Amino acid sequence: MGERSVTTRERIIKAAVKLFHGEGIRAVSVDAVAAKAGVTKRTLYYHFRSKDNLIAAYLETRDQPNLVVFRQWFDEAKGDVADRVEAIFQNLARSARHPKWKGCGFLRTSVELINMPGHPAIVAGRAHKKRVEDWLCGVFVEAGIEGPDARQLARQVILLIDGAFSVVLLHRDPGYMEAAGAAAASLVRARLATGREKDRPNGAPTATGDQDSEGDARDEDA
Amino acid sequence: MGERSVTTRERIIKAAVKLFHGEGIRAVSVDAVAAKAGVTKRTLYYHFRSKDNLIAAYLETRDQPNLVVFRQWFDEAKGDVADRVEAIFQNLARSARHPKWKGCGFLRTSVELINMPGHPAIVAGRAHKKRVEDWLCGVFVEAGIEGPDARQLARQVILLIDGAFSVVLLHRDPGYMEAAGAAAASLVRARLATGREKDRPNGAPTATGDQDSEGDARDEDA
DNA sequence: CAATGTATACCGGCCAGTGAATATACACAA
DNA sequence: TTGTGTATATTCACTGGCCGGTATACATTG
Repeated sequence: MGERSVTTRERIIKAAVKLFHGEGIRAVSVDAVAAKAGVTKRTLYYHFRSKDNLIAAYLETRDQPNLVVFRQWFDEAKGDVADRVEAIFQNLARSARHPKWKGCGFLRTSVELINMPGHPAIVAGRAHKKRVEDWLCGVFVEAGIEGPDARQLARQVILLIDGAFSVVLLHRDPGYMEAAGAAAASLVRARLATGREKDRPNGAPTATGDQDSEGDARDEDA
Repeated sequence: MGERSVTTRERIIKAAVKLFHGEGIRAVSVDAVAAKAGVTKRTLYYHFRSKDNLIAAYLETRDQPNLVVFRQWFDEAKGDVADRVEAIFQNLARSARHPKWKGCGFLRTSVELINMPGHPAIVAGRAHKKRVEDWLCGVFVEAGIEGPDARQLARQVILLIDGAFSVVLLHRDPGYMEAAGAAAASLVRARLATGREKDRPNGAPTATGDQDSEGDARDEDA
């Protein structure tokens, strides 16, 4: 594995991210990715066994950054857990206002590959969503919510996030993102309230919150 | 327009519904639809100007039935508005347990045609979702919730429904559908409670509820 | 030289859409 | 009743193009 090969491989992945995320997996040909990467198709096939392989690489690239952005948005927000969760939606709404915003690549890929349940890209999508859910679950547990309730709540917030991705993509109206945020905050507060009856009067310890925003989660695009 | 032509046209649409919904729009060729309909491709192009046209026809076919099923599930459920809304999710969960369940055709089509915002199929999808939202909004207004609050609540329930469609399709776990139902019920109850302070003690008049279930909303498939 | 990486050129197959001709059905005249 | 015209409905055969993937050869570098 020479140094130069890594560069070429990364250039191909970068092109794949832009095109696959921007136009969809089935709408983009391998030739198009190769062209955008400034590489012959044969070179692309030297670095990736198949198009499916390249698709998986594209999503694996997005996993970590997406999760980091979520954490960042949560950490830098002010207020209690409910406020911080709602802040995620507000940031998502800001991203969605960019005309090139294309929703969630994991969700969209799972739709495009609906009849290939074992496809590595689907597996990657499931893992990513689970990772976000687990992080949220941990956040809620730290806020004093019982394990099973925290899990259920995390799932409900995930449902609202992914619902917002889908609905905003359809209607192109970020207002839905804010409605989802309000719903999430309401659910978190309700859960916090039921727990508070046997716990101390204040639900969550206030976290830090200093990092700068920007990152936008709108996945590449020129 | 002879009688026979209507039959052929309907046969083509029926085949299109099965294939497009079952495998996705881009994954299914016009030849495949024609073959499934027992018709030459040229005949198909006699009845539909283009594939895009056929896609639109497929979704227009699904609009009314889907809405009717939702209403039915709501009407035949017992309990208050929150219970009835939750019943929608329970029925959806039952549908999602069928192995051939493929989520929401409108949502999936909007993903597959992401860069064609004016496409008739996208327009049909928006209209359908709005219709469901408007119906829910009316339901909430009848239950005594103020106009703007009812609208917001309807949007939040839609977000949970569409989120559940997406997430269950990804994870293949109908448990998310039930979590979404619980979230929806919780949101409805919270809204009912805030209104009840100035209204009468009981939020919703109990509706009828007599028709038989079954219908499954899992869109065709052999 | 041998391993790695890149390029040209090509393949079989599928895909959306079409041209030209034909079959069917009904309207109306002889 | 038969014949003819016209609109509808359907078929076969085809095209130009793109698509995923490959055979082969050439370059660069240790």
